Amino acid sequence: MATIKQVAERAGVSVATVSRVLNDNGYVQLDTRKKVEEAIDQLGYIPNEVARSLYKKESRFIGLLLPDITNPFFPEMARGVEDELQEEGFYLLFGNSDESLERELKYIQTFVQNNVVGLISATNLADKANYDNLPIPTVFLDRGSQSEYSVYSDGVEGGRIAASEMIKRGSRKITVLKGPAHVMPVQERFQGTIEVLVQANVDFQVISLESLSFQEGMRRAYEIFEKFPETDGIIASNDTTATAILHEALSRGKSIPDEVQIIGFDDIQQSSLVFPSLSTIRQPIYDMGREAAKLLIKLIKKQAVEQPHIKLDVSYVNRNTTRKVK
Amino acid sequence: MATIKQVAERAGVSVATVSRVLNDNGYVQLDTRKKVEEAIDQLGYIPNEVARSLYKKESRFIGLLLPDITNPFFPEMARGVEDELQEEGFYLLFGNSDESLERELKYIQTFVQNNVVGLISATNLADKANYDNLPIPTVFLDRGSQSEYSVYSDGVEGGRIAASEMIKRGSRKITVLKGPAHVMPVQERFQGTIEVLVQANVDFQVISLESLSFQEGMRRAYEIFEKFPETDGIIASNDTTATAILHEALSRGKSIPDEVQIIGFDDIQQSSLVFPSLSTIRQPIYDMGREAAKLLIKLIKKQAVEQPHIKLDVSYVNRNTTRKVK
DNA sequence: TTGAAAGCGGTACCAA
DNA sequence: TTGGTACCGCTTTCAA
Repeated sequence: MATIKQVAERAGVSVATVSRVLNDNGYVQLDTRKKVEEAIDQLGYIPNEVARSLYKKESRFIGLLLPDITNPFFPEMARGVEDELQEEGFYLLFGNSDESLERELKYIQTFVQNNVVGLISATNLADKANYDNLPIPTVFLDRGSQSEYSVYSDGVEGGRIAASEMIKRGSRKITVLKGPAHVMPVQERFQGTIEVLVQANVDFQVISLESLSFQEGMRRAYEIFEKFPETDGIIASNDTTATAILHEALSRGKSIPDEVQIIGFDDIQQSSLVFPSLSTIRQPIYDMGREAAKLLIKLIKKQAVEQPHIKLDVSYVNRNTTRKVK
Repeated sequence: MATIKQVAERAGVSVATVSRVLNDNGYVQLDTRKKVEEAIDQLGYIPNEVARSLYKKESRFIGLLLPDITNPFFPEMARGVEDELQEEGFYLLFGNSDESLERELKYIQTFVQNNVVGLISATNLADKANYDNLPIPTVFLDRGSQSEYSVYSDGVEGGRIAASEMIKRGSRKITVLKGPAHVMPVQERFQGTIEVLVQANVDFQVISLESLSFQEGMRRAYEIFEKFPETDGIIASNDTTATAILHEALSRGKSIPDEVQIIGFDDIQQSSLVFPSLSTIRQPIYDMGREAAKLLIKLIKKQAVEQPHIKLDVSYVNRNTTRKVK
C-alpha cells in the first residue's frame, strides 16, 4: 500500500502539497497538480482513511444496531438505511443486539471507539442508559417518539385501522394479540386497536404474547382456538405472529376468511406469499430506514432539523385473510 | 473522550505504562497498575481504536459483501458470519453490491482503506479482478470452489437429489429452471439435476431465468404452463422462484402436488410458511456463514488451514409440494 | 504557491 | 520496572 509520502517523493513535492490536491483545497499550481496526479496513478495510491479519521476525529462510518437481521422486518429497513448512506458517501457498521443490553452496549462502545459519526438504533431496549452522553448523534428507528430523534410509523393509527377494518368486514368476537411490553411500537398498535374496539362496543379478548416470534404465535394460536372457539377475527401484533395464527387456523380446518378473519401488521415481504395472502397494516419499512439515515446525516452535518420526530403513515393492505366489506 | 495521555497524567505515570496495563504486556508493578486502573475508571477512558489501527496497520473489522440483504437468503448467512465473528472479537462492515461491479469495487476499496483485516464476499461477480492483489485474505461464500478460499454447499448433489426425488415421487414430464449463467451455485444445481434426468431417461424441458426474483419466477411460470401444459413436475432454481411458480399454479387451479410437484432450493425461512409448504433442497445457510467466518479468522491469525474449500452437505426437505414416494 | 513541522492517540523499542 | 520518544499516515497551520 502506497503512502502519501511515497506519492510526494515520486512527484517531487511535499506531502502537504499532495494532501492539497487530494482534498482539493489550498493553492496548487496546475502543473504541480498534474505531477501529483500522475504519481498517484502510477502508485495506485488510495488514502488511508484510518489516518484521516485519527486526525479529524471522525470517520465515514455510521453504526446500525438491529435486534436481529434474521427477523424479516429488518433487512428491508437496513437496505433503506444503506441506500441513503451510500449516496452520501457513508458506510455501515452493523450489529445485532439480540435483545441483549450487554451486547448492545458492546457494539455502541466499539462504534464510538472507531470514530463512528452517527448511530441508528432499532433495538427494543428498556433502558436508554446505553445511549446517554454519547459523543455522536443517534436516531432511534421504529421505537415511537420518546427519544430525542426518531423515525417511526403511526402505530396507534395502524391499530385503529386494523380494528375498524375488522369490524367493517363483519367480525364481532375479536381476539387481539398484545405484544411484549418492552416493544414500544407494538404497544401503540394495541392501544389504537383497543380504543376503536371499545368505542364500537364489540366483544373482544386479549391474549398476551411473550415475544413476536412464529413459535410464540403458534402457541398462542392454540390457546386462542381452545379458549375462545367462537372468535371470528384476530388482530395480530405483527405479520409473523399473524402467519402463525393462519397456520394453526388452517390446520384446524377453519375456513379463512369466512370463519375467522386475520389482520397482521408490518407488511413484510412474505405476507403476500403465504396462502391465503395476509391482509395487514403496511408500514413503509424501507422508507423508515431511508428517513432515519437522512435525519442522521442532517444531524452529522449540523444542518437545521425541522422535524426531530418523523412519523410515517401506515395503510391497510387488503388481501385474502379478510372478507369483503359488508 | 479521555485520551491515554490524560490517564497517564492522572495516574502520575507515562503513557507507555498506561499502554502496558491496557494491553497487559510488559512489566507493571502491582500498585502502579492499580493507580492506572483507577485513573481509567475515573475518566471513563476507552482506548481509541483508530489510533491503534493506524499504528498496527490492522483493525478489528471484517468486510462482508452481499448482493442484497433484502433477498431472504442472506440475512441468515449474515447472522452466521456475525455470530462467529462476534465471539472472536471482530466486527462487521457491510455492504450490498446490488450486482453492480462498480459498487462492489467501491466497497472493497473502502474496506481496504479502513484497514479491514479480512473480507467475506457472497456476490455473484463475473469478474474476479476486483479481488486481485488485495492485501487481506478473502473468503468467497456460496460461489462454488473456483476461488482460493471458499465455503459453499454441494449444489451438484443438491440438483441430483431434487431430480431423483421428483422422479421417485412420480413426475414424468419435468420442467427444470435454469438460473442466470453468472450465478455459479445455481448452475451447479442445474447440472446435477440434468445429469440425473438424462440418466433416468425421463422427459424434461428447460426454461431459462434471467434472474432469481419472484417476478421473474412469475413470468416464467406463466410460460411453463402455457408452453408445456402437460408438465407434472417443476424443479426450480431457488425457493423464491419455486414460490412464484406455486402461486401461478394455484391461481390456475392446478392441484399441488397432485397435478404438479414443485421442488425448490435453499430452504429459506418462508418456505415452510407458504401454502402448501414447499419441498426443497436445504442448504445450511447459517452454518455456511459461520464456517466462512471461521475460515477467515484462521487466515487472519495465520493458522494452518487444512481445508481451503469447505463444502457443506445439502438435504432434501420433504414438505407439501411433493407427493408420497410411490 | 509551496514546504516544514506539529499533532491526532495510540504502540513498542530502547535506555535508564 | 518505568519513561522518553519515534512512528503509523494523514491534515493543517505557519512561515517562507
